Amino acid sequence: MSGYTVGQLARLAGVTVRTLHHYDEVGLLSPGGRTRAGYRRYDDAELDRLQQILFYRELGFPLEEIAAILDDRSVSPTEHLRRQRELIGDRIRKLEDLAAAVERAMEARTLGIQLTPEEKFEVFGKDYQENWEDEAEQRWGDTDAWKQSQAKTSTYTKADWERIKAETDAVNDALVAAFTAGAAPDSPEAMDAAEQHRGHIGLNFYECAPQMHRCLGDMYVADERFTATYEQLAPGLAGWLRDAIHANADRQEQS
Amino acid sequence: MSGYTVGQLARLAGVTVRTLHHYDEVGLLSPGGRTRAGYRRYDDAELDRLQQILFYRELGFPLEEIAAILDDRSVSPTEHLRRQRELIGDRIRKLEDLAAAVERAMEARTLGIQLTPEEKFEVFGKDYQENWEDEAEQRWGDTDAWKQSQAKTSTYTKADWERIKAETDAVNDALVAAFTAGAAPDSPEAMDAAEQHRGHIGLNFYECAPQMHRCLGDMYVADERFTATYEQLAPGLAGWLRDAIHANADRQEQS
DNA sequence: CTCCGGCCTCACGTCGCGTGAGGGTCAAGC
DNA sequence: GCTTGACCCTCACGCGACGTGAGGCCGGAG
Repeated sequence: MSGYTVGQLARLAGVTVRTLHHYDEVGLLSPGGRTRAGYRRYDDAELDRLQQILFYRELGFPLEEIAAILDDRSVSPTEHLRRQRELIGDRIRKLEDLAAAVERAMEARTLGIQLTPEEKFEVFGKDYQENWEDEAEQRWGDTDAWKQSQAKTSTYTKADWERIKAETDAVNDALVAAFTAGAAPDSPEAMDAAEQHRGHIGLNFYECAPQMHRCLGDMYVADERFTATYEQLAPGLAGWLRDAIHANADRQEQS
Repeated sequence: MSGYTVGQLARLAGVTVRTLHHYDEVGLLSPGGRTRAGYRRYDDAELDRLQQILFYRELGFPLEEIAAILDDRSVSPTEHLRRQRELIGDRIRKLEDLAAAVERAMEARTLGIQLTPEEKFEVFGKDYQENWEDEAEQRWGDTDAWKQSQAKTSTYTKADWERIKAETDAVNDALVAAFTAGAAPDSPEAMDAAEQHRGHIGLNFYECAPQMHRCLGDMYVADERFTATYEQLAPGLAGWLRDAIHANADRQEQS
């Protein structure tokens, strides 16, 4: 029968032996039994329980409360999982608010605006999940403002469009050719194709220094929408292109 | 000249008086001065510092480390904000991993599948906050943005992508809302939405300075593959977004 | 039979405060 | 001028969730 010693379980779960001892002491997680020598023996049930414990701990619950939650027999395991998901969602939402506050702070900083003391701290004030409903109302309330659409046309004409499309296709063809030929991302052909790509952008859209080109390359693998377009041309192309762009950027900067 | 007593500052920041006393004791946040009677007097500088402290504390940093971080004069306030955003992103990512693990557990449960012990705990293994100094050095020591992005995106999981997709949707919703409401590209709403878009990229992919953002905006109208995604959301959105991005970039640089 | 790694039980230390105890301060109202 | 009540001060001990040894007992490999 599978059983674990403290050390084994600790390693598995990424906690210390002392932590397991502590959980035993406070009755949060007692071993299923002991060997004659007094060694703690944990088995699968305890392993599962420990997993649950760590979930709730990660979410900041005190051990005593965790014990209460887990020992509540009226809550099914599935229900636990649902709860955990919700709690994680709450926590993420709070962090996103924090991120938004940081964003505001940056904005205020670059604009030289002074935030009021209240504004500076309001994000810390919201305790856990108090006003979910108010927030939702506020968020959806704005929806009323969705009224009419009025399109502003792009500054590009259809002719420009056609030309750019043709050029883009040509550049992409070159990329695909080099890629499918098995050229390494740091091979001359790959770097040349990347440079062509850079030139295409610089010619048609905006100045694209190697450094900026790198960012673009990263975005091709990082932003799924863009990744998709390249992966459609050839599976693996997005990552390869990024590497090629980087190699080329390095080369360009060597001078 | 505005000054706060402990109680006032405590109420503002949503912490207890004792906490402020403690921060004074350990030298993390000392009042600007004292009254004759020995009352602590805090002013705006301390208020700002407290805000920073709470940010880092929220992210789980020990007080001593927070002091070290904040007292590092080689880090500009703007840099702090960037770091904080990074850290929040990390934290969110970790929680998403947790959520994914919960998801897997639910799935396994309904399917009656047994997960291996390793699978059960692997999500707890990554000590996201492990070693600030080393990581910070690795992450920010090299100013090249691409290394960040590479390190960041290579660790993305499916859950991350789901989150990013959700975030992207939210950002796009905001854009569509402003656009269909008839807001001009250089209206505050449009620029705010554009800034949100920029923040989204910065949080998830790589640092996206206004100049870089301009490039992206141009590409949205210039490259049909990317244009399509926006035109699908609302006809005319791509061009409008480009203009909004430019207007916002101009605004951001005005300082 | 002896190592060496792992296990055991105390038991004290740490971090970030909470929670009084005992006492001074200050603006308001009687 | 005096009281009242809210607020401030400084100790100082307590607590949760472990960390960190100290000192000693298994158990399998050589």
